[in-house]
Amino acid sequence: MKKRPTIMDVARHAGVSKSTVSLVLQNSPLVREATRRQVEASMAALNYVYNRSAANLRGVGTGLVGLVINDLRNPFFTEFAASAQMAFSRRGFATAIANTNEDPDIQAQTIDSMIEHGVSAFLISPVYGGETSSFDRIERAGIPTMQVLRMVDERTDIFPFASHDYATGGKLATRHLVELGCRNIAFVGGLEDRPITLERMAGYRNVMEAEGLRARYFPGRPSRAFGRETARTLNRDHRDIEAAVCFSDLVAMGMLFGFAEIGVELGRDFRVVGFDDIEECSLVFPQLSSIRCDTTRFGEKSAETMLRWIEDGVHPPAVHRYPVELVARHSSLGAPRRSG
Amino acid sequence: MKKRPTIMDVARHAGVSKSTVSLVLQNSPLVREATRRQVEASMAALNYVYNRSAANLRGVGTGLVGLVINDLRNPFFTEFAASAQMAFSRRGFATAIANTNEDPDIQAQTIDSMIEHGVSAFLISPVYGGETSSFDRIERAGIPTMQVLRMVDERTDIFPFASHDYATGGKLATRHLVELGCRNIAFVGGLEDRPITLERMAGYRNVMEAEGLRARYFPGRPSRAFGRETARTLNRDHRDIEAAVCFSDLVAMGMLFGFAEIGVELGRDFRVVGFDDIEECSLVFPQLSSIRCDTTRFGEKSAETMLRWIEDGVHPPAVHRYPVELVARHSSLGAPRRSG
DNA sequence: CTGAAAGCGCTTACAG
DNA sequence: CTGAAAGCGCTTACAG
Repeated sequence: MKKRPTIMDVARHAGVSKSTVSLVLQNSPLVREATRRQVEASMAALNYVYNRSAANLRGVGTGLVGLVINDLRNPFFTEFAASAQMAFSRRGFATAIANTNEDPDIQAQTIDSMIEHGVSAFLISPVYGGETSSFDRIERAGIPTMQVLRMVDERTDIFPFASHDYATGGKLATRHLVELGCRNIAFVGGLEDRPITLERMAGYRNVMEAEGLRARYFPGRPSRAFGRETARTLNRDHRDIEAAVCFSDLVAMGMLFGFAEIGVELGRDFRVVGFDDIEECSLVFPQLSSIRCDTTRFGEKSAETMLRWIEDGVHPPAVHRYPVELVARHSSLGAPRRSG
Repeated sequence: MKKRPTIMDVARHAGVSKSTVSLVLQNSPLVREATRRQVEASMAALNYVYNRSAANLRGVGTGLVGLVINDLRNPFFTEFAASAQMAFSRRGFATAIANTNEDPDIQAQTIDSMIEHGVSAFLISPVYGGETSSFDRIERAGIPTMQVLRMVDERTDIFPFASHDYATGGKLATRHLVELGCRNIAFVGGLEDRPITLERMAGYRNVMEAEGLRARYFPGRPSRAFGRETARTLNRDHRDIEAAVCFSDLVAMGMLFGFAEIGVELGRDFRVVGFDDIEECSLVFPQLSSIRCDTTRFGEKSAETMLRWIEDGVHPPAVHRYPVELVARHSSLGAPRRSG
């Protein structure tokens, strides 16, 4: 394998100095159009590949943003990552997505590695439970960084935080069930004491309290498996409960199938509202009511906010919450009668 | 923001030469233990951050592998990417995941960018329909690269291909349905003439032909929406069809819910076998029979194969197919009676 | 084990 | 517009 050509090779081939080649690379207006074309032809002829490491060494930004995600297997986060990346890509920024798999050590390792690789910015949906030493290192490296969806470092002046307005979401879901006549409403799923759980549950608690109703919380992992298990538990031990606000759609999906297995039909025998409104909600039967957190838009907006920060120096607000809305479907309203 | 410290700063602080610091960085055995500890203490004290761009410029590998994925929103590919990344991470390799979103232009841009960033290797699940010029550029850059799950460049001697044994999967699914007494079996989903569709359908066609049965193909996008639509079509226009082998679990899920909406119960009124065996299969009702392609294992094995290539020079076989198996569940066998 | 020196491929003033 | 020169932070022989 022969060495990759350098700007010197291109310069020789094009009959110009290497400064000129560099200028062409920077899209500088100083270069005459004919010269530029000549240089570009030479680059093509020699299969020239720009060496970013060299440029980087001279202090040029890498144009690489690190997207650090706590659980890429969860469709909610996948959607966030995918839409943020598309937005960056449209603006010519490359994105490196990394999954930390809820492991603080992997997150620390990932962040360190990205710092070494010289990322220009970070967008992080962090894991809970790690120390914030990674954030300290980011701060010292002076890399613009936003926390999204989860806040683990309190210094939002340095690491601005953006998320959805989960408290309002919990309120909308609960009020909806109350308006449908439910009195015994549970909140199902979400690990105890996690900020997200507290936020999503806050709206639920407020409405229940205001209505003089008893709040009942079934904590658990935000998984399909837990939802399924809880459907059985409720059916066996808590027959009085008639509806549930779920921590997430995954939990609600689990309940949907858990109930289906024992012949309980959602929307008729039990009402459920999920949270996140992932695509699947309108593709299951019965269709799942949910709190829409427009994650596609959230991903795009987060990327744009980040770009304004690193390109135009516009520092994002310390905390920003995107609005949510209730999407009522069959799992709470009741399904249309079957036609088959 | 003051400049980041360099090895010179560390050397001064530790009272050694910069060569020594570099040696410590390389974990060289040439450095005395006491010296090493001294240097490490200085690095900690100064918040030294290794500059990979500088090292890279000197010809050291980046230890970065590019994972280029055609559709990260599809749980099947997400699982592949996540498990491959974990495997690389365990061996100290950083991974940059990128989603090309089935867009040839984005794929080309992504690959070029990763080449510039100096990735040490590529693992690519490519998009269909782009030219292979990106692969040409990879070849010229001399970067070890594997195609996984989809083969778009025929030069498997240069770009080894690994996937699952889909043909056998199609065979197992079809034979299973035949053994359950089905005669009119359709193949649902998969875009026409795509290699994957052809492979998955090949086993189906073989069995149907051997049994003297008529093969019937309903092509379409591998999505839940298409599955749901097809359930309706079959119920309306093809009452004689009694079972389906689906191109993917997403299609099968769509059929499951489409049928549920019109009161057709899977496993009783109609039998379905999906493909991929994503986690959801055992969490829906009725549980979905599927062809298990152990994607977690596939991701890990692919990463390991790649590592053996770049670290030990072991070139992977041109084509490798991992075995699949049938997992029979309620959607083909019939559900147990409801207990509720 | 350690120090001095060259060089990786690029960018950036600075003269012309 | 273009050329010559310095330097980014590291690694790598090469002497000591």
